[in-house]
Formats: sequence, C-alpha cells, structure tokens
Amino acid sequence: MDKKLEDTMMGSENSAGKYSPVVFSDEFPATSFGSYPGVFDMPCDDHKAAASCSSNSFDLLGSGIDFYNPLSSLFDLVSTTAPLLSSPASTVPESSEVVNAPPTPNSSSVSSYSNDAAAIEEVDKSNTEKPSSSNVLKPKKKNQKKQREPRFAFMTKSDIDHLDDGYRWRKYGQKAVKNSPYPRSYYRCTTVGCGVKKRVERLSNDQSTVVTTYEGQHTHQSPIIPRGSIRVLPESNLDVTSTTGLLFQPNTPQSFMYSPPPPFLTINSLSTNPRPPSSFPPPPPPPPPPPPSSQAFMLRDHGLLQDLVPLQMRKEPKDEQNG
DNA sequence: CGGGTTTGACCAGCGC
DNA sequence: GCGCTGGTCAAACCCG
Repeated sequence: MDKKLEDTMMGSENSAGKYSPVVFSDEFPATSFGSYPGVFDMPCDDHKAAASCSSNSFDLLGSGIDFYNPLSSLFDLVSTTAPLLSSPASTVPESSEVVNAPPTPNSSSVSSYSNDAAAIEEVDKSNTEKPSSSNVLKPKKKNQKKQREPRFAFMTKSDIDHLDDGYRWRKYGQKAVKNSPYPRSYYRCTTVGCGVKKRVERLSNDQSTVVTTYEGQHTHQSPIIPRGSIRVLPESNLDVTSTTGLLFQPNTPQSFMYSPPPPFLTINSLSTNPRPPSSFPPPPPPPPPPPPSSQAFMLRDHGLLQDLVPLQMRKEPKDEQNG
C-alpha cells in the first residue's frame, strides 16, 4: 500500500466529518476496506484494476490536486481525493492512446480512457481475442461482465444508504457481502436507455460509512431539477458545452480532480449546488483539445462524475479564493 | 394500477 | 472439477 495514497485518502481524519468522502474509482471489493479507517487497503496486487492502483496513480493523487469542494463546509468535508481512475481498459496499454493520454509515467493510465466507447472498444477487443466457448449461453450476462463501464466509488459518512443524487434509481438486487454484516444493494437508473448502475454498501467495520460505486454514464439529465438557478461557469474556465460535461483536457493529464458526487448534492444543499448545465447529451466526437491550461481541476471521462459533479463545485471555490 | 422493493434462484468468473 | 462469491434476473410483494 502506498503511503501517499493512505495519506491522501485517509489523512484527513475521516473521523472529523460527517460526510467525508473518500473517493476512488473502479470497483473495489468492499472487503478491501477492512482496515478502514486506518489504512485503505486497496487490492492493488491482484485486482483487475491493479493498473489504476499503480504508484503512478498515487503520484497523481499527490501531484497538487487541490480539489476544493464548496460544500466541504456544509458537510464538514475533510477528505477528498482524486479518483484512482481505472477501467477494464486501464490494463490495456493502448488505452492511453485511445484517450489521448500521454504515455508519461506520471500520467499513466490513470485516466485510461475518456469515454465509454473507448472502454467498450477495448473490452470488445478482449472479447474477440478470447472467444468464450460458452458464448452460446445466455447472452444477458456474458457481455455484461466484460463490457464494464468505468466505475467511480466514494465513501460517505451517512446514515442513509441510498443517498439521493438527483437521479431515479430502481433497486434490482441485494446481496450479502462476504466479511460484512451489511448487504450490498444494486441500483439501476430507471431512465430508459440509461444503463447506469450503482452499488451501495457499508463498510463492514464502520457502519456509518457508505460506499457508493457508480458504473456507467448517464445519457440524460437528472430528472430532478435542483432548486435555484443554474449558474454557468465562465467560458474562460471550462467550455462546458463543448465537452458535454466531460471535464476532459488531454493536455492536462495529471490535473485530476474528483469530487464527491451525489450525496452532497442532496443531503443539504441542492439549492446551492445546481447541476452542471446542459452537460448531458452524449459526447460523441472528442472535443478539440483545449489550449493548455493551468487549471487545477480537469477531469477525464469519469463516467457519472461529469454528470454528478457540478462544475461550479470545482471552479467556484477557486474563484472565490481569487476574489 | 403502475412503479419500486424484496428475495430466492440462477449464472459467470475465479481460486483452489 | 468444485465451491465460493459477485452480479443479475424475475416473480412476488408492497405502496401510493
């Protein structure tokens, strides 16, 4: 376990906050949090997402990521980190090319790809390369297993299991989790055509901590319109429309930022956290690489993140600080 | 009655 | 090959 990661993830004393998100990405076995809150025992060794757990990722986390959540005060935010981006494609070297990510050691494949298409494409390749002899079986699960969407998870101190993130979810399953007295719930976005899923579970040894894992990317806008007006960021900061919500700047691979998604939007302050304006239409063609920027908060395709995290959450604080 | 939840069963992947 | 586990399905059930 990389100490830097520990510091990044846990160093902020989760015990201090009610809602202290610890963000990471890709699926992770809940059992891997056994040592929480002392140590984040990320299963980097053998986990399929090992690539994302590489030291490079940690470098990323510690490379000046200055995520600032305007809600931090509301939720007593004490710990935020960039996600350990990963994906099924993260283990595929080409993935970095797919997303225009410089194959620099420091950038690594942390942001393995910028869109689901790339991920699926990679997955497709693997499927083609490894034709299952049992592909005659029920197709319903055959492909699902492979075509995994990018995942993002975060931990939240909350009594509520299913935190309202503005989307409508339908619970489609619940499973007992090994080494955990708390079951894991499976939710699926109820919007037609939107295959976003999320899993919710509690840490085995910290029932106050909810681990939510999002998988996929919403293809629609949140059905819940936040109260208050939607503020649009200065274009000088981010061209929201051109990226269709993707805080994606190929030129700033190490500029990662991740903010705690949904829970923070609803628990206390939808009114203060409008959703990202018109950021949902699927992002077909990759936007032209914006000019190099020193902006601290850039984000590759984070799947739901781009949908869930209001841009202002990343920008406003900076602006406020500046002003 | 429609939509969401519960829950047992089924299936695939993986480790031994 | 077998058992374990995670993920999903779908029928039954619940609720507004």
